[in-house]
Amino acid sequence: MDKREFKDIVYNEISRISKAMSNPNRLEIIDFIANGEKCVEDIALQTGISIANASQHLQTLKRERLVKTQKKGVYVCYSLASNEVYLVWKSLRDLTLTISPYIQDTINEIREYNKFDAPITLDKIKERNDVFLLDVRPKDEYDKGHILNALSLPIDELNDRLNEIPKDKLVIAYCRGMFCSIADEAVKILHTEGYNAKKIEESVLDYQLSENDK
Amino acid sequence: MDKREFKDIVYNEISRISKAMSNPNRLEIIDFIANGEKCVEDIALQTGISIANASQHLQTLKRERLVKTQKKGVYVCYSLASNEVYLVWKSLRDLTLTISPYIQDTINEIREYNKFDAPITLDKIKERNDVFLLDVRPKDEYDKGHILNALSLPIDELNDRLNEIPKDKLVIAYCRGMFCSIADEAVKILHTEGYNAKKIEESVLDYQLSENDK
DNA sequence: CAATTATTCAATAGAGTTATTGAATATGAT
DNA sequence: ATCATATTCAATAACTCTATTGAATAATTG
Repeated sequence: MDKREFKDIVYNEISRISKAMSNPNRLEIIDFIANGEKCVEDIALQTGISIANASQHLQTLKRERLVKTQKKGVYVCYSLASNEVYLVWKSLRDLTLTISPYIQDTINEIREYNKFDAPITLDKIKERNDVFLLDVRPKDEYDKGHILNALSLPIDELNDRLNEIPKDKLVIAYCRGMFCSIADEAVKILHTEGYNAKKIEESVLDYQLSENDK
Repeated sequence: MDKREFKDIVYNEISRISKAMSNPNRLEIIDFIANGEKCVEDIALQTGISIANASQHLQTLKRERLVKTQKKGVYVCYSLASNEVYLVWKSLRDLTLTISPYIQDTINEIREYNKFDAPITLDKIKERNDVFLLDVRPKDEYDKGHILNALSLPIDELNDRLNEIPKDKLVIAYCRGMFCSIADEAVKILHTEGYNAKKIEESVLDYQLSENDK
């Protein structure tokens, strides 16, 4: 095997992985199942595509070993094959946020339209002990992994369980990450109830991976 | 703009960047110009594709803002737009190395065939003071950035400048990274000349980015 | 200004990607 | 076993990507 053959194989193999990640639906699937394993129908519902189409995208991800499956009765549950998959997604996301004016404009537009506060970052609240962390995702996602000391309070139960939230603290809500709107909704509810509330944009995996670096 | 519209824009925008990086030739171009700006012809020669084809790939990268250009007389020099671009490439490369058996087999095969020693890592030689670091890339790439304390000794000049290398140290050669063979050739020459030599697989940007994290 | 060289543009054919449709398969419940 | 449900498979049409070709443009040299 000469140099050229070797390089052809190597760059081709890496591009296969990149191709598997270069479709908007598949990126959304990766971002979604990073919160815990999901069955095909859930994934189809979340991303707004047909089940057959979701299945097809999942096959593509599986063929390239980016996701793994676990059969649970009649359901097939898909989850990320490893944290490295999320790391690629994260670096891609962060790069796009810095180089695409269109994505920046879109995010600013939606923030202004909804009159959202600028989100706070996890780093800034770490040393403070006057904050109360809220995981507003569904309970099963919390169980698969959550930020240290966060309370699981799924958005659907928020109105009924407000008594669990201290009025004298800064309430910090988080959800599936920066493109998920659940924490925004939670903050909206909390504001109308008189709480001092903000969201962070980090997902659980963003948090766990930054903890790993230390 | 509703949630779905927002997500469609965001994931679509990120997939555009991913698409721009999901072609073997373009990945090789990114890996290559990470060592310093290069003109279209150099890039075509390095990757073994036609000039028109290289130009077309470079347009694609430029359209997505992954590379920047600088006109130098009749030449157009392309370089990476930012280190974040390299970070995506690096995470993609590292992921593929862990999940693709084919790429692992290919690398092992070429190592066995050439009877290469297992490469040493930069971390392991950092504290040692009995090593002598050699940058065997062309001089202009060394000038654009190199590993601290390395001597620039382009592979073409190696045979004529052996007197600059101390016989009593472990000689460590590096080149453009793990898919580049220049350091392998250098080690081969050094072995026949009686030196104790090894290569490291890190590129200059791998080194600089790992230094940044500290 | 004409010639030379580096790069880009435009058109195109062949290959690959994607959403849709409806059928096929597989699991668990009745 | 039969039925309902979850998932996958297969075929397809519309669309996109890529390498090639040769022409066009732009900067430099004689």
